[in-house]
Order: sequence, then structure tokens, then C-alpha cells
Amino acid sequence: MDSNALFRKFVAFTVSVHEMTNEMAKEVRSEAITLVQYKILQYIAVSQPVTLSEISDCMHMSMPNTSRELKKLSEKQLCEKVADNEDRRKQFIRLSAKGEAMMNDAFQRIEARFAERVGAISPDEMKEIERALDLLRAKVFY
Amino acid sequence: MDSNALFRKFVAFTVSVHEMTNEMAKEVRSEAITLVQYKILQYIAVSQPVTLSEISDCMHMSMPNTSRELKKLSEKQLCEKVADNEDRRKQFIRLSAKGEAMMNDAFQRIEARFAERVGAISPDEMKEIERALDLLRAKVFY
DNA sequence: CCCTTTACTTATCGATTGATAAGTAAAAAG
DNA sequence: CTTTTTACTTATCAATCGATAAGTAAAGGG
Repeated sequence: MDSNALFRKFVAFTVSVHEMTNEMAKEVRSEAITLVQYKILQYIAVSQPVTLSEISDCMHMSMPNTSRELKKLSEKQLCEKVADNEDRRKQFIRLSAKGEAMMNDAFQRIEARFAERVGAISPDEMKEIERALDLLRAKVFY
Repeated sequence: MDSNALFRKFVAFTVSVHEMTNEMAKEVRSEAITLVQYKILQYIAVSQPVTLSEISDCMHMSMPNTSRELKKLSEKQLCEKVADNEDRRKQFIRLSAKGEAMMNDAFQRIEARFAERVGAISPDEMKEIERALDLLRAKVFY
């Protein structure tokens, strides 16, 4: 297998990942928030505490737009901003209790779909999948 | 490792995939098209020929919106619709020569970034990555 | 042959989004 | 101690997008 064929496989793979995650996000997200806001909450949930700049970088949104969306999420009481005492320009952003509840609910529902999809897998298979995720994250999607 | 930990890893993984692919799409896509249109072209490139319904399903867009975006892409002469002789309600959608050229250019640039990222890998590592992609596609992202 | 379903189109409308300009306040650099 | 840079905010505006209603034309089923 040459490098070009591997690359084609990589592209097709990313298309599949997008298809599946978008499907899950659609099923799972509350109607109180938009898809963009859901993705921001998901990122915060996975990486908290985060700064606004980090969200902006990771989501590839401009700072003004990130700030606006975060304001909306704060107004909906789904996340909180805590000033950094070391550097008062910065703020650490975390999910609020309500945000945690919403995301836990969403994650549980995705997890149910994930479990259903992965099926009754053996511990060996689980390890295999885990190793594959680790490998790709380390070498490709870092 | 329990199933929940694997699930968390899965979520973090999908966030990474999104981050990387969005970054690449931003770098690579022509300003003549929107991000949504770029993703549609990418899907067509990987799966052609496709029907409008398939694009609609895979991209999780409604048929009217898919039809509209496809019309825009046709007007830009980036894709073509060919009626199916078996079932004249259907149409097969393909990239036009211009669309192929645009996507080949985009893919080449992504491939360069991919190669840079994967680095000078050994054939063994390449096989490992390939197997990981295959495994995850078969068991998780199908 | 009619009725229903499938595949797709056209049109409309409000909400979300992205881009940009301009500003604040704190930290770091000179 | 002034200047610059960093981190973030506020405001504005057009473009895009998602959702919905209504329609066409071909295929399939009874």
C-alpha cells in the first residue's frame, strides 16, 4: 500500500467520523442550544477548564464570535467564567452544574448508541479499539 | 479499562478529528465556495457517483437545502447531474472536470499536510495506521 | 388506471453565523 | 513610565443556513 492510498483511506475515514458524530449530535443535543453551541460545550466538557482563546483556536472561530457564543451560553447558565488570579486578562471557563447535567445526559445517550454500535465486545476487542484510538491520536490527529 | 473510559476516549478522539479536519478544510478550500459546499464536494469526490438523497442523508441536510446547495455548485460548474435511465426520478451526481481539478488540488494540499504530520514513517507504521483506520471504520464509525 | 410513495425542486423567512471595526483592561517589554 | 502586546468584549451587517410549505414528475402497488 502506497502513501496515496493510505491518504485516501484517511479522507474517507474522516468523512465517516463526521457523518456519525453529526448524527449523534443531532439526536442528542437539546433544542435550547445550537449545534455550534453544543460543540463548544462538548469541547469544554472534554478539556475544562479552558480559556476563550483555546476554544477559539480549537473550534476555528474568531475571538469575537467565540465571545458572543460563550455569552449566550453563560446567559443560559450552562457555563461559567472564573477570572484567573495570576493573569486577570484570562478567564477559565467551566461548565456550570446545569451545563454538566446537560452534557452528562447527552454523553449518556451517545454512550448508549456507542455501546449498541460497538455491541457486546470482548475485553480483547475493547483493547484493540483503544489501541487504535491511541495510535491515530498520537500519529495522525494530534 | 472499562467501557465508560473507552467512551470518553472516543469522544475526545472525535473532537480531535474535527479540529484537524476543520483546520485543513479552512486552509485548503477555495474562497469561491462555502465550507458546507466544500464538504459536499469532498463527499462526492470520495463516493461518486452519488444521488441527492445520499448526500442529504450523509450530510444530515434536508433535501431542499441539499438541492439548493447542489444547484449552486452546478451553477459554479463544479459538479454535474446525470439522469438515471433506469429510474428517471434519480440523478447521479459527479464532479465536473473543473470540480475534479479543484478537489485534486485540495487533496494534494491536504496530502502534503498529512505527509508532513505522519512524517517519514516506516512501511510497518504505515500498515499499523492502516489497520487502525480499518478497525475503527469497521467496528465504530460505520 | 388511480392512488400512494419516492426523488427531487422551488420559494420563503427568520435565525445563526462569519467577518470586520473599534474598544477596554491587564501584562509585558522597552 | 510609556509603549506594545495580549486577552477579551461590544457592536454591526451581510451571507449563509436550517426549517418549512407547496409543488412536479416518475415509479410502484392495488
